[in-house]
Amino acid sequence: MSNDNSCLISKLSHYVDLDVQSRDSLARLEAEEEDYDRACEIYGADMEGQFLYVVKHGWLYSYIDLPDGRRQIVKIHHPGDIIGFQDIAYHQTTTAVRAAEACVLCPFPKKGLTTVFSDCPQLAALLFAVALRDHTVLVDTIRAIGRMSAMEKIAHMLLDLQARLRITNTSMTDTMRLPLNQSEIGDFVGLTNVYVSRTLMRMEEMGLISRDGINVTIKRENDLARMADFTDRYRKLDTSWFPDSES
Amino acid sequence: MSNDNSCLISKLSHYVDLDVQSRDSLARLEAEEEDYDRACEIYGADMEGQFLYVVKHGWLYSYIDLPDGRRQIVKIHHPGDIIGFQDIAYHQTTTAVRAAEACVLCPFPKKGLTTVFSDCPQLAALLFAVALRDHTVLVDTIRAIGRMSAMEKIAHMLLDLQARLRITNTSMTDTMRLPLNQSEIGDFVGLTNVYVSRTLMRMEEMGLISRDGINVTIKRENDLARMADFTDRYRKLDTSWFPDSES
DNA sequence: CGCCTTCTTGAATATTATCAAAGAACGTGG
DNA sequence: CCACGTTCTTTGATAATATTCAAGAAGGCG
Repeated sequence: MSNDNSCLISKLSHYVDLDVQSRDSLARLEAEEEDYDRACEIYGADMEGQFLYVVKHGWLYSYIDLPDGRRQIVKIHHPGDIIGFQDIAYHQTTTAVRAAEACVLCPFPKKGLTTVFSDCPQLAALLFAVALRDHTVLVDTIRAIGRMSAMEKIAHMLLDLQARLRITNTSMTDTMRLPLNQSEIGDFVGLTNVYVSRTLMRMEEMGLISRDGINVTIKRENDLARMADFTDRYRKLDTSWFPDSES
Repeated sequence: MSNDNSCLISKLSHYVDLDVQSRDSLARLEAEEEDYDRACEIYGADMEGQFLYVVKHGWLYSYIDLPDGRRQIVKIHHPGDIIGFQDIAYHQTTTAVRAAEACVLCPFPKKGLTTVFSDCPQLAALLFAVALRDHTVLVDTIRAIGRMSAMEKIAHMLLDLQARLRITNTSMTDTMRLPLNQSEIGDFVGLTNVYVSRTLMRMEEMGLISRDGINVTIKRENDLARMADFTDRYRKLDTSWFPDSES
């Protein structure tokens, strides 16, 4: 089983050197592959969720609808992410997941994690730490949505996405592909698509960013970081409390 | 060591019957006690956080400031909660914590968790599950803050607090003590203190709630739940994947 | 009783949403 | 490779929601 090209493994390896057993356990999760079209709903909310998914290609997002049609996007999933991990403490899914573009997923049963937890304490600790990291990221998002202006919210979102992509792609430039339309951006930061458009225009006029089709360039990262009071939560984790890994 | 009166143990026992070893491990975390005054800052953000705290009495909250003084309250802590748990994956604290009223805390060093993780797999799994539960609660909060009107946000907050208090206090009435001023409520749901006041008045006129000093009565819970599309995330967790606990 | 904090209320303002329509981009099939 | 339909983005005008500033009322505490 070759696991050299697994984004999941390379993403997790950013934090600790995984032992062979851990790498094998992870590779097993990526045994199956499935293709999904853009805008396809992978699963809905409040479903019996027996499956998790490793993202192989493409972006997706988790969201929750309100009864009247309003929608909140909660997390954007990139290659190497595990979708559904947050829901393992519940019998049913708490969010729905949709493909932001055509993508490839590796589904695996919820039970597949049991062996990880029992056989690979180091990996279990890492997955735990990543879950806590995602919690902190969510806290930063709450702060942005609850207390920031439209432009600050969008600045925060762009910097957050960039920081995440930098984990696996260390040679990243200041330009990234952003396969989300403005309604989706709005649903993520709590604005309407119209106001997202106006705000992006304004940011472009101010020279903070530039856009070219699906690509966004962050031109004045420091200024954006200052206005969003941004902290990179992805780069480093405290792994000192992990079991038996001195690496 | 008697652990009959520990709110931490009774709160966690709501989900699984803890074995003796787990109960002892938890009791050890509550060995020390410290008193704090109202409005006292327990710790700040970005501090070296070697200590966690079990709440023994009183309410507190975690928050983050923005550089210009705006503030977002992220979580309200009740007796039986563990403060600082979310930060163990980082070297520094990611939020600050303040006492909403006079309170009693049991501080213990971050390392105190290591023995829990290594000696009590069942308890480790439960703490993990509770962390995931809190993640889901945060997702619901994001949805409320990002996509709901002022009244819906406040409805959501009240129902969330009530659901949490019901875990330990099963005989709870529809009235609860709410030791938060309107600025704090506003900082929690993303509104100004002024608009919180207006909205609470309106909710009272509509007969949704009533207030008497520090106490709030939820008079039309079903209507509030419908407007906030509320789901109780506290009552039940999926514990089937826990190690060796058939209880 | 008096001080301090919190809550309420009013008026003016700012920000964002809504509605509507036109323009741009994009993919598909001929 | 072009025409067409569709989706996405931009722009304008108007409306709703929440904020800000300010001042007075209520309540708790020494």
